[in-house]
Amino acid sequence: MLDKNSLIPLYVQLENLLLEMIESGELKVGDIIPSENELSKNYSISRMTAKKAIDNLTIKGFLERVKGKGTFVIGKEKKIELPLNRLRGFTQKVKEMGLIPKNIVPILERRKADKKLAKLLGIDENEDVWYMERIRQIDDTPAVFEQSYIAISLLPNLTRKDLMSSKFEYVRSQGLEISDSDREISAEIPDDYVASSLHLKRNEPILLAECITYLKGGQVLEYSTIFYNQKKYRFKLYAD
Amino acid sequence: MLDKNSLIPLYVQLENLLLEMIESGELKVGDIIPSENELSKNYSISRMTAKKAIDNLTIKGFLERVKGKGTFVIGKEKKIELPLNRLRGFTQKVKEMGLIPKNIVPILERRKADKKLAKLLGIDENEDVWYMERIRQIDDTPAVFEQSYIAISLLPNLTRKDLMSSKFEYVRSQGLEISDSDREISAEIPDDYVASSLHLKRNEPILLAECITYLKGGQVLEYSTIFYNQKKYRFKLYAD
DNA sequence: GAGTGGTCTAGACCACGTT
DNA sequence: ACGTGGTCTAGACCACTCT
Repeated sequence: MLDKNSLIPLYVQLENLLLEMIESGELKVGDIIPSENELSKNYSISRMTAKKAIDNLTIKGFLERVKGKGTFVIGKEKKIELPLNRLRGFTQKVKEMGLIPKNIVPILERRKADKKLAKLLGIDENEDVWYMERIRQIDDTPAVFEQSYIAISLLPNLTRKDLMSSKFEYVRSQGLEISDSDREISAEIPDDYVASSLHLKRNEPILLAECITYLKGGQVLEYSTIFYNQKKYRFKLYAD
Repeated sequence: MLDKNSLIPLYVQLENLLLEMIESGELKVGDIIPSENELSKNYSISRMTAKKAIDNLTIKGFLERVKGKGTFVIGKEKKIELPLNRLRGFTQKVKEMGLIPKNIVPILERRKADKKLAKLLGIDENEDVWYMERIRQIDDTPAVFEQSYIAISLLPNLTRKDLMSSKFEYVRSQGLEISDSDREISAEIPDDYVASSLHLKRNEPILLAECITYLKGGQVLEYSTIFYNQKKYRFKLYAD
């Protein structure tokens, strides 16, 4: 039961109580949990307080809410492993697993580089750049969402079609060779646009990489922000 | 102004409005934003609705709430860069920057390996293992929180003092050589214990690495979960 | 139509920090 | 004493799903 005189907020007490039920196996993966109305009645708290507890466990990845149906315990088994520190081989690795990769390119457009972007790409301010967005899907489930800038002078003939197959191969076909990439990794709550691109709900944490990718010789090819859908995939890394 | 008949919830409208103020420079880093009471009066919404908008922008890293004082716009400049895919050199890198590293070891205790842990470490179930927690601080600000398991048979004489200096060096002094580490990286909302260990508030997203560290020769040395405080530090990676 | 979660209101009391 | 954010209540209306 909950202690109304405790220093610990009621919604935190309820969170912990539900967590215990999950860890003890009383609530199993796939189970529906008591509704907000049931919880508020059973524990003599208001519905808003019960809702706050459930909301918190939802953003922590233990529960999933489905409108009109209820709230369910979800598992943390994400089947497919993808590398975080490899530039190539995404498509190939997916195919090896017998799955179908697909790239969607919602946007490919010309923009002018602002000061910050020009500095990152090693070009002049107001120089033309490509801005592109790409969603990498596996069996129609979005895995990765990329937003990327590349100097137009480097790839003057880029088309959406080139991005729908292998960007790596296209760059090579233009006589350039991708070398490596510096990345900053962080955990973020994405904005609504990114969240919907990856079919995620509001307030779900997500992996973000900000990348500078270099050509052989050290020239900057592209600046990109990459969002990873960890709801369905595991992202692996090798350290030494 | 807000549109009460819109399909977009009022708190989302207010979120976007506050974000525009931040991006336009109307609200600058360090500024206090209008209080919940002011917002609810100015936009003719209830205080709970204003609060929800502010709460969401807080977990997204744009605002910081201070009890008794108000809500402030925070910057995203995190000064110190730390590597995500390097096993050694943390202490040295910090010292190079003229900062003082310190390791706190709240827990070092014997436990029995359960089935899952035994399999990960390549030992028998119920064999003795060390369980240790370590907080790596830089100038008294927690940067990394580690929870780790090591078979006692590998390091029978381990003490808290050994962990307060360099774990890497201690392992070497025992005639073992650390080789590399497989890591799974994810974005999580930490539980209250981890959050308070890193001096973070509830519901702030955090980087998590689950690691298997190997000795030269391929034997498993340790299984660890490492939490990174991205509030104060940037975590970098190199991809090729 | 009944139940669910999503949003919203208009109050209330509290702990905290500033004045 | 006052204003702040933190919690909590007891209602309300809505859109959605299932039957």
